[in-house]
This record gives sequence, C-alpha cells and structure tokens, in this order.
Amino acid sequence: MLTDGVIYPLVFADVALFSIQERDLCVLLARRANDPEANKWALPGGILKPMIDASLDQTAVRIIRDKVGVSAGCVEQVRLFSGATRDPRGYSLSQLYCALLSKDQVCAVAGLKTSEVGWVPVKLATDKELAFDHGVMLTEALQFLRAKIKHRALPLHLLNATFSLLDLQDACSLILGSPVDKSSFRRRMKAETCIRPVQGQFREGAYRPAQLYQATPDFQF
Amino acid sequence: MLTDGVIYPLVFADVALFSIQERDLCVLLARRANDPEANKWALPGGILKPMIDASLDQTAVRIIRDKVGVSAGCVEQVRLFSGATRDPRGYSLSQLYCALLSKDQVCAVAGLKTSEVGWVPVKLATDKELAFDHGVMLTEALQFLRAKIKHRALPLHLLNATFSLLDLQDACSLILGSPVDKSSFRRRMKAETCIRPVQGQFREGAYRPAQLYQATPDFQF
DNA sequence: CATGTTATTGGCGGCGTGCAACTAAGTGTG
DNA sequence: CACACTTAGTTGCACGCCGCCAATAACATG
Repeated sequence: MLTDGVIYPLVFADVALFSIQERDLCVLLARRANDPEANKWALPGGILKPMIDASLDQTAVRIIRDKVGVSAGCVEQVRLFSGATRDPRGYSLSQLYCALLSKDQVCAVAGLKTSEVGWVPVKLATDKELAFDHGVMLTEALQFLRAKIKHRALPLHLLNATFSLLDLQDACSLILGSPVDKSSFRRRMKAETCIRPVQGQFREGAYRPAQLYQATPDFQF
Repeated sequence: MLTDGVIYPLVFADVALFSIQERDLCVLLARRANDPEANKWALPGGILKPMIDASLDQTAVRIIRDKVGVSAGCVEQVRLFSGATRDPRGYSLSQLYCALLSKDQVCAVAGLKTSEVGWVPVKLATDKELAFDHGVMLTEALQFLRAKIKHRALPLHLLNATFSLLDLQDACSLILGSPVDKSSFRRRMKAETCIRPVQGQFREGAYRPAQLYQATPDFQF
C-alpha cells in the first residue's frame, strides 16, 4: 500500500444482505478467518479487484455470489466509509451496500458454503460486537432500508416470485419494526402499478385462500 | 498507480456546489487546466490525499475551501462512480458530493480565485458538455437535491442567516423547477420547528415589510 | 351446523394539500 | 386625500390519503 512514495488507500465493498427467515428480518454475517479482527463477526466484504470488477458495484455483486452462490436483486449504495484508523492495515475506503434476497433464493443455496457464514436476526446482530465499524454500517443499512419503505418503496426482492398481500405487509412491518395497518396498506396496493394479482392463483393451505400477486416488469426497488 | 504488481485505483472527490444567483439555481464549474479533458468544464474535484484528509468527506471540504475560500454547510454523499474507462488515467473511483452555499458566503469571496471557475445556471450547465462523466454526476446531484426537498427538507444553507418565508419558498421552487403553493407552504413552515421568526425584524424596502426568520440550533440540512 | 381462523372490504374522522379568494401594509400618483 | 398598485400574510373549502374500527367472505374442523 505504500510503494512509490505515495499512499494508496485500500478499497473495499461491504454488503448488508437482508432476508426474511422464520418471520424475522435477518442479515448475513461472516466470521472473520484472517488476522485483522480475526474470529469476530462482520458484514461480508472484499477488496476491489480492478482486473475482475468493472466497477465497485460489481465487487459487491461478486461478494454476494461468492458467499451465498446466487445473485441478489437490488444492490444499492448506502454510504462510503473512509479514514486512516478504521482498519489497522492502513488508510481505507469501504463502500457499504444494501441488498435483498428472497426466501426462494436462500433455500436454493441450501447450506451455506462454510459454517462461518450465517443468517442472524437484525435485533441480535445490532447487539453483537462486529468487526471494524461494521456495527455502524449495519445500523445505517437498516436506516436506509427503513427510509425506503417509509417512502412507499416495496421490498419485493425479499419475497418469492408470487406472494400474498399479507406476505408483503409482513415484510414491510418487519423492516420498520412496527405494525402496518392492514386496510390502508391493501388500499395502496390496489392502486399500485408495480404489482398485479395473478388471475386464478391462490395460496393453498388452511382456511380462506389468499390471492397471489407478482411484480410487474416496470418494478425497480 | 501500477507499482508492486497490484493495481491501485485513483480516488477522487467531486463536488456539485449549488448556490442561488440572480434568482437562478447555479452550480460551480471549473475549467480544466491540465491534460485529461483539458479546457473542458467540470465539477470541481480533487484527489484523495491520505496524509491531509482524515476521510474522503474531508477531501470534499478541502476542495470547496480551495475553490471558493469558504466552508460550505451541508456536504453530503450522493453516489460513488467507479470503473476503468471513466478516466483515461486508469481505474478510478469518484465520490460525488452535493453542497450548498448561501448568497452571503458567495459574496464574501467577492471574485473567485481564477477566472476559470464560475457559477453557471443549472439549466445551462446540464446542456454543456462536461468532462468525464460529470454530466451524469450533475444530473444525479440535482435529483438528489430535489428528492430531499420533496421529502420536506429545507434548503436553509442556500439562504442568508435571516430570510423571509418567500425567500425560502423561492429556493424550494428553484430547486424543484416548479411553482410551490404559497399558502400550504407557509402553513407547513408555521408548524416547522427548525425555523423561527426573529421578533421585530423585518425586511425593509418597498411595500409591506416581510417578517424575517432564522434557523434554530436543531436544524440539519 | 356452530365455531375458529384467515382474507378482503367498507365506513368514518382527521390531517395535509392545492386552489382561490381575501385582508393587511406600505408605495406611488394625480 | 382618494385611488391604484405591489408585496405580505390569512382564510375557507374541496379533495385525497391515512389510521382506526368493524363487517363480511371463504374455508377448515369437530
């Protein structure tokens, strides 16, 4: 990092990858294998590889693929962290990303590659002592996600291809950490153009079947 | 940049610095003196100097200070641009910042340091051919600013220490590029805690004097 | 058929907004 | 001094959206 008299900063992408597991909003954490902050839990991240990554955004995509084996929809920049002291290896930049994974995608991976990676409910994760400044990162990623939901974005990437309105409402409620009114939520969804009911498709199981919905092509989280 | 076999990216901070001049929303542009894209207009920017800048955010602050001689309130990250092709010098990262300057601050600088820096109305600036990907940057910085105003943030940093409600309304209107309803705007401002009327202070001049307001301590952006 | 559980809809009051008109205060003119 | 003009600030009203509460619909189980 110090070479021709000039200091080059280390450049990382760190990802807060969210998913819903067992009726809880969870974040993917990885236990650090190597030396700086070894054995501590951290957000999955990696260094920019200019020969491989067309951009730092692509670094984030690559990291997700490496960790869980699937490509997440909706990978978005949250904030850039930088400074000389946040990583003992030297002056560093870390771009924080927020990404969502559906239950279908999580199940497709079955077991994660290593036992050193796991889904942790965000309530527990924010209490954990994370490596570096990843505790702050997780908090900001959550704020970012909550702000989007408050501004009426829909977390469709957290859901399967078809879903009931209650699934969607629950996802919003889990992210916000507060209940969402059923009747006004459904009213809004009826007027929404980015989801539509799948004619004749209903959730089977107990009691009254629920109409299933799917995202329309023009949807961007 | 290529030294010990590893490629280190160049790291820049670029700033979209806005101010209101002659009833127009303007952005500060600098004419490039040196070789890549020489003579083209660009957003003021500079390279990260790890020995000087405690963080990349501080790089942005330093750049503003160097260009206009004052420190802007409210310097915020917009988006990180990265890739191998956006700058001919090699793989680069540019963090885009959005910052606001009040008329008072602009006047305090009197003339800008060089004639190669100037305030350009955003309507003209978006038409200009800017260097690198700065055209996209300017567009995104504007979107960023507009989104904040739509979400009911107040651009107090664009105004002087004391201001009339019409000043504030005009600032919002200029940013949005569309008229703002006077009556509902004033209703909102009455309920707002981040500004308060200055007792007994009125704008002098022609016709009926306008009550002057100021920001309260608890104001952020 | 009664009961429980989930799905879906409807009514109602409150709040904020956009629109339009109105009042208030000061300047300028004949 | 009456009157027109300009800017400042208010008021009334209709509309839309939201939260709250309740009702109805569809299905399962005993």
